Amino acid sequence: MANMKNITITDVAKDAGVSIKTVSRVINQEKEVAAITREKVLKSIKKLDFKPNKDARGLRSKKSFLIGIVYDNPNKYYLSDIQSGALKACADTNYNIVLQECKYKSKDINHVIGKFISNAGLNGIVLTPPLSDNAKLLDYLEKQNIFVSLIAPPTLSKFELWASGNDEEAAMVMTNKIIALGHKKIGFVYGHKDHSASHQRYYGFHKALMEADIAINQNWIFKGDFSFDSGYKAAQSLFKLKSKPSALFCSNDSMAAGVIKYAYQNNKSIPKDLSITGFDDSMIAEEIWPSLTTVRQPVEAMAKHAIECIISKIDPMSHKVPFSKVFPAEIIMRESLIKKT
Amino acid sequence: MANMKNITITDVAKDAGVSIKTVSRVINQEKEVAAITREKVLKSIKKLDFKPNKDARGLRSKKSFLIGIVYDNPNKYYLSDIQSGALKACADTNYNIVLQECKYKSKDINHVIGKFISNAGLNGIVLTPPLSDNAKLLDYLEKQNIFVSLIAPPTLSKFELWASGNDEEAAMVMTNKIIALGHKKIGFVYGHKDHSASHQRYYGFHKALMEADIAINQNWIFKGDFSFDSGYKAAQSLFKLKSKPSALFCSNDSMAAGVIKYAYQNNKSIPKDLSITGFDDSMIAEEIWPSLTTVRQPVEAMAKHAIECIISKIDPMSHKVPFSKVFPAEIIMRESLIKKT
DNA sequence: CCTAAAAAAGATATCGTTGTCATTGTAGCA
DNA sequence: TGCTACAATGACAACGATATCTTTTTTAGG
Repeated sequence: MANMKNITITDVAKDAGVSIKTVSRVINQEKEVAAITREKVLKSIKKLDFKPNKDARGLRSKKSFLIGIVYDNPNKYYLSDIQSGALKACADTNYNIVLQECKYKSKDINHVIGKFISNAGLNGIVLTPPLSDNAKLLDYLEKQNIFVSLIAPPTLSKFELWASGNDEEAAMVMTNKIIALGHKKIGFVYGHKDHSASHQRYYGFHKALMEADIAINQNWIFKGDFSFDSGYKAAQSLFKLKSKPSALFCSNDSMAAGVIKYAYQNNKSIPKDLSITGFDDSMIAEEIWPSLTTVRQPVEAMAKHAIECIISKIDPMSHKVPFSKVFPAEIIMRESLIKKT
Repeated sequence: MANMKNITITDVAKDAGVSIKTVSRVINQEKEVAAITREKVLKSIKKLDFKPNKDARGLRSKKSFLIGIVYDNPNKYYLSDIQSGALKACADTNYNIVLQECKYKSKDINHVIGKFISNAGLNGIVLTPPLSDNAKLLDYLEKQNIFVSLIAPPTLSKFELWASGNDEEAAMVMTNKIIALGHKKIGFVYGHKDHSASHQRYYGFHKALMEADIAINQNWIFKGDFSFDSGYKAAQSLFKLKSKPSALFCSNDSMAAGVIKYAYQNNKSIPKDLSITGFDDSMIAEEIWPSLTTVRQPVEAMAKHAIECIISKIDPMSHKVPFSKVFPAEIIMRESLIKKT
């Protein structure tokens, strides 16, 4: 690590023979600068390799150009997609992404997030599910001096910035596909009960069955929590039943993988003995055998939007973006769902 | 978003009836403050809900408390583990993690990273592979005013802060396990040739075979690039051969999954027809069937260390940590590797 | 009880920008 | 030419902390 004198706006001003304010105007792209002056200044900036001091800027202008993302114990693929979208939104801007992990059940969650905000000096914050659904936290943030954007917000939210999928709709469409393939005995593996998406997925499933006049068999509704293990356990229960479903809607891909593993270990054949669908289109959906028929939410695009609408709020000059947006899901047909034999 | 007046150190000083410098001393835990004064100040801080302004602090003290992590298109599990370790290192400190993605092949990589550093005002930066192996970038960073810590550094590195696994050693141990199970015909799927870890894994494999007096069959060495697809393609070639290996060392788990998928699709039985080993112990290793025998590197611990040694450099008062550290790998035995039949 | 040294607390300069307001320069027009 | 706008530029304060240096208070030792 080299140690060198910092080049400041004053050095640039001297070199270019203008006042510091003019240099400031150039780096902030204010328009009231003569073209020729701008050139001179830009040349000096380049020559001296001047980089504005972020802290001085932030101190005076109150803009930190930092946006936080808070998450709790997410699916790793999900998190990765979120980040990827967030970083895309920041590319070619001066904004940067700061991370924080936070257990959504923790008692002092407000304190943790409050400290995060002030410690990092955030101007905006994005909450991912299930944190975006935590009423206590949302109440707290509303009173803070920060822009909040929610990914998958609760149905009735006071916040204006958010990006949402449509889990119920997607689950319904998926279920209809299953029905269309001739299945009448259809099971369901529930997601974590604290995530509102879990319930929405179930509503969609339920609604599709109702509309098709298929009764729901409570023995085929299995508890789960989005984990691989909970899928494995669901399969354990399922294969013990005398009367089994011919298709199983799993509320995410990890649980579907768990079901498949149990099936193999017990000499069942997937999808011949049991068709399976997942949800999320995570990486494993394609890598596992049979590959999973699943629902893809444009998570990356959602995260990108969540960030973009914050930037657009902070910086009124920037490209305008609608405050909230619903992102339609897509069904990905693969090998794990076949016609009822 | 509420808009409220900011509480400053001056407000606290007034409330507590002391000078601003004394307040500063308290928040910085300097020791020359009488216990009774400290109490008074802390009370006022709490009462007013004062939070020090990060930018003002940074401007004066040159400390931003921000550490960047740069990565290129990593395995998503890997990235997630890295982050998780980094965040653990930051918990209970004032440091925060800022993210940046960056193609390691990009021409203007130095410029991109330089902008990242100054834009975010970083005090430290962690490079993950393969960026930690990019000579041009390393040369550039050496001249910058920032602490650099490398995860999986090149063998001869001028940097003093790093955390490294031992790929060669691990690959050797893994190969010995394969040999110990009676396999003599052992294939290898190479990783991306631009990653030094790929070569180290091969050296380890090679060395183990040499020591066991087993000749290497070049037909059984397959090109790969760490992607699922490249594993799939390797399997395509492998199963076309007249003389096939009985075990296959894959340089990572994704490629192993690709091999398995191809095998299933073509009615081969894994591990009966072909034993397989992976590398990384990513999430899929456990979720796939058969689950993968693989090598686990303590990635999270490595990332934690990489951050900790930066903090320890920036802040000489903090808990001391060795500058560099090698983290031993662990072989995880699962179902995909069995005795030669 | 006095003094020297050390501990505690304070006054003020300073970090590098941007905001505010004042000043200068220039073009257009009667 | 002289005047008005308005564009271009500049001088200087301000942001909210920490650093440096000074002053005051406390402690210890004789």
